[in-house]
Amino acid sequence: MVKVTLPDGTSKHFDRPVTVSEVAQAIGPGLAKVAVAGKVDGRPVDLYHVIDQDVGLTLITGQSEEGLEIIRHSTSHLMAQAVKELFPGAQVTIGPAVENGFYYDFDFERPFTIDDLNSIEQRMMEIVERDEPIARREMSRDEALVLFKDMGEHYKGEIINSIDASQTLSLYAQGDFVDLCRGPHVPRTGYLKAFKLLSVAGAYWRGNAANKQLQRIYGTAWADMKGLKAYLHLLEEAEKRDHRRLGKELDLFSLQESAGGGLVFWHPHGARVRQVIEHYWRETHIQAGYEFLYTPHMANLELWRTSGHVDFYRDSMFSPMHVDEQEYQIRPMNCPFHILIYQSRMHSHRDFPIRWAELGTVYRYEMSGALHGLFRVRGFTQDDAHIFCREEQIEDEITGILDLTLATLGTFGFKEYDIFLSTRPEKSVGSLAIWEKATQALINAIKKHHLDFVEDKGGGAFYGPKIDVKITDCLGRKWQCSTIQLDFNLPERFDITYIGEDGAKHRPIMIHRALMGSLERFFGILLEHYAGRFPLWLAPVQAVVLTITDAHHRWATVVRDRLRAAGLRAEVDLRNEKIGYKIREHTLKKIPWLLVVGDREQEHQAVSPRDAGGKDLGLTPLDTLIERLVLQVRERRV
RNA sequence: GCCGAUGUAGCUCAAUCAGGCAGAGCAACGGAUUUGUAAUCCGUAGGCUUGGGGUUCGAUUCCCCACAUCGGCACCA
Repeated sequence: MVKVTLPDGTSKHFDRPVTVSEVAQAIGPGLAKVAVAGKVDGRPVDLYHVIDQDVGLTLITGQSEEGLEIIRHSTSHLMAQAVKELFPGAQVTIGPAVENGFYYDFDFERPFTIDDLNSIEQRMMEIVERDEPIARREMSRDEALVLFKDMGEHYKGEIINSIDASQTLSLYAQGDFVDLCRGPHVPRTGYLKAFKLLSVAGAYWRGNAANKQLQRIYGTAWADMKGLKAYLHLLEEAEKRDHRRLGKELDLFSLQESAGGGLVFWHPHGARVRQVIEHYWRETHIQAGYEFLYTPHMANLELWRTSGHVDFYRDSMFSPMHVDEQEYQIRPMNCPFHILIYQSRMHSHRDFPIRWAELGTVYRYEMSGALHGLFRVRGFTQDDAHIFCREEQIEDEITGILDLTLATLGTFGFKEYDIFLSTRPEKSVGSLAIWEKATQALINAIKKHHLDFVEDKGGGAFYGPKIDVKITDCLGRKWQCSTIQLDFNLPERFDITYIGEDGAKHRPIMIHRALMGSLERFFGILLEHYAGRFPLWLAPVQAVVLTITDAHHRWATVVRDRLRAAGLRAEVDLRNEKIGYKIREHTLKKIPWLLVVGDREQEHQAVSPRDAGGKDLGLTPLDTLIERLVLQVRERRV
């Protein structure tokens, strides 16, 4: 007698050992049809798994994340089988499920081409047609080693040798294809219905650049065609809101081949958005008690020796340049400069906290393959600040920074955060006591905001603990922008001090922090988040006045001037074109407000506004509209 | 940096496979049209085919190098 308890608390009784699949069948044929695997007492198993004692069982279907992961993993095996059938010389390595899909790495004598991808996909479908069973088999290490060696699969042997000896090895076979795998898998290839191969790329064996580069094929897989289609649609949507594409379409910025990679050119409209962001930044920082600095973009290399960057940051710095008999370094960071200003005079404990902010442009050497639009560049501007304070002030300062961070991110429309706290790594500077005290201060500050956080134990930099804040954009993607970093190292290296109440010299605490991180990157994130449709307060052009005929030029120009006088960014389109043409053009440019002006409007000192949603609001007095827009801008409505 | 792909007019793309005067749409410019909520018509101009080298009678096309971009990997205090 076998008793199987289901998640809802009910149980099924069988008078003989049963497979997971049979239990599913007993619950209902509908469930049996969609189940891809099961979980016996929390352990994932195949549908073929035999239950011979009392257990708890959960059936996994393609509807759940777990089920999808199994489908994706099985699809990666399906792909490997297809590759082996088509290219017997290819060696298989690893092929896991990843977010939204899977990949499999192969060692093959030549790179796979797009045509190969097509034929592999074709062959995958054939194997699905064959509906081959996928069978699990357990095996001893030695047997498995011999088996894979005979098959010429050397990477598998390497994997087996790296697996803990106490573990039983399981193999999955479908047709002639055998793979070392923990499983579980769907029971037959016929279960895999919705997949598509997406791309091929090089990837290092075991993720190590010193190892051989393999051929990685990426694909996506879903429980059904509906899921696949929805995902492919999402990919298209993401492509449409790609900031590189929008940057060009909306004429916001460019990267210039003749200037070199990773260097950003802000065009007038992009620059306007940036100015609005910077203006907001200045305003909030004044309110938060910051003062502003401007410092140079380069300095004597000796400074970077003192700071230690030459030792531990060299790989990210551009080569120094020779000036007179000296070497100069373009700056990868702003902090040493702020320290120099600190050092320019004596400081008392009464000066603290000192909060110095700078929109500091820095240049970092990024490897050519790492460059990516505005997200990864070689020159960028940080909304940087450094706080000098005493130990007792850390908690208040961090609290204040978190206030400012959340207010800033929220204003730009990001309301979902993930907070990470990184603590002391093995190799670190500063006393254990200060680390402990500071870390606790960070935790307290986070708790004051009633926020959850993930602790990355030992994940901090050697010179201090830190808090990172990740935001989630409207496509659910996460971006790290804000970082608050304590530094016990630089004050030491530069030997900066303050005079305490006791009249003696003490070492101040230094906090680095950036809220948006890099303005370039943040702008790119905003652009994708809003798909180029900036909220009114950020939009480079907030309204365009459109005339019906030449007869309305005068009133249209007055309207534009009145809008401008009210502080709005307005343009006028006097071209001799049909109104539909003008509407289309400015709609494509994602202008939030289009103000149509014809006889009626001119007569009534009015406009006919069309909002960002394409809605025609009808004849509206100009004053009413201006009031409305000004309010929206003032509130920074998103 | 590594693997692969790509680079043609301001933009989006043809022509490249198989070497033989480089094309289209949009944008720009000129003209006509004076128009009411997502494209009015006609015309004109626009190119060192990313840069450098090579093969060839002849190179956008084939080969080599560089640069940039794209997809990944690695990197990313």
